[in-house]
Amino acid sequence: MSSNFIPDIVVARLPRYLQALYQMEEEGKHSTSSQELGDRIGISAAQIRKDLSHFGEFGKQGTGYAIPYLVDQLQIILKVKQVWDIVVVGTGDLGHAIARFQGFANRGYRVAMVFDNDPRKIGGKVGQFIIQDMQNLIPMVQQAGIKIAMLTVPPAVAQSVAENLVRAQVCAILSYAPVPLHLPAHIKVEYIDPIIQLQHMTYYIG
Amino acid sequence: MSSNFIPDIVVARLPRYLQALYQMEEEGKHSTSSQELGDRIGISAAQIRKDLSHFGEFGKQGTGYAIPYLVDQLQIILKVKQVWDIVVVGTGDLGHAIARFQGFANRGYRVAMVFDNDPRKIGGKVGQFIIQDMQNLIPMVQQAGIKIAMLTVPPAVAQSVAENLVRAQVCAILSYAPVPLHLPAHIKVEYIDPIIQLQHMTYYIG
DNA sequence: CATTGTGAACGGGTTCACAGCA
DNA sequence: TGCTGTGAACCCGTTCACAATG
Repeated sequence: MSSNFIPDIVVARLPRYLQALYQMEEEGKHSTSSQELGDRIGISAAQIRKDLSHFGEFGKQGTGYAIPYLVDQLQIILKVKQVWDIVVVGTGDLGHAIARFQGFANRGYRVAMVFDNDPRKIGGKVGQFIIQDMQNLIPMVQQAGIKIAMLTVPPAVAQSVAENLVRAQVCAILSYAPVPLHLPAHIKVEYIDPIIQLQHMTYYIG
Repeated sequence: MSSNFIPDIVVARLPRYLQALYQMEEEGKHSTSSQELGDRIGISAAQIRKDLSHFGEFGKQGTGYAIPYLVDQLQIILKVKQVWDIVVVGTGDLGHAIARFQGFANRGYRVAMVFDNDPRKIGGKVGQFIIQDMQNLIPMVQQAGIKIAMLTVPPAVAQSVAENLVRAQVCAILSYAPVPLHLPAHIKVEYIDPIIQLQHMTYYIG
């Protein structure tokens, strides 16, 4: 039963389901059950069935889920049957790693442009990309219609760069800068910060 | 009022509070309120007060919180007044970026060792570290008493490398490999996977 | 008077348990 | 028989609202 509003926390779990299903496909499996899938990612079977039920009925009683079909449906739900262009801003070590990362292929994304503001870097290459001047970010990103950005600039400039991305019509930002961004409510922002996660874990050590 | 069990989700927010407080310190601020702190990170003031109340009474009515004191208390709670050694396993682009990352300083962590299994890399340097042979991982990590690992190896070997880390007495693993790890319950595992987060965001785009 | 700490009320996500179906 | 989809029960985290206090 697909209803109107779906809790964000449910949406957040779908990519994990998809990730585990990709893994099963690579292992040559053709079907699975909520139980098996749940064991793999440490989530209860009931949780998975309930989550999926928000979007439709994808399984068969007694049989479970056909993996290719469920993968397909999740790809549609998450809008990753298309390929999204990504702009990477900041070409430090992390920006390099992202620009050269091979794992976006077949997952719905591809890096399309890379920017930096360092004159010594602009015009140089990172992976297959020529580093563009950040001064041209707004027109170039807007022109290209890029909707997703990954941010690997120093924390001191993260907010202002993010604001420029918003001006360029980007609507989702994945930020590696360890500062909270303040942007219009319709912009989706997520953070990757290893220190936050390490501190979370060390609470439990010792 | 500090009680025995504290919800994991509360613990997970503490590093974000600490992060925002560091930022305030850099701005020269000496005190703050639950309201101001909450505005900064997008959390309600009541939530912050309730979270902190699990661990003690750190504020003053009418005044708010003294930033240096609250920082100090959070550092104690999260056990980051000490410096934790980290072992990095895998020296691809991402391993490089982590090994050279300057942001661990003053946050409670420091990279102490770097491993890879590629003979062409072993003995070479990444940042200031000599790349060690993964065959020696268990004795060396155990000998050094390292409790925290960051994992940047290919997904196909992530599970077996993680098991070796557990054998080496590591008890917290921050994995960048896009596969769920199956380890003993007492091991803390967290994941960083940009694809998961991108897919979460693209659900809402369009 | 601003702001904390907190019991109580609330709300929503998770689990339960079972009907239904292959 | 095995497993899904789902309403209902449950549980737990969040918000509310206010007494307490510098």
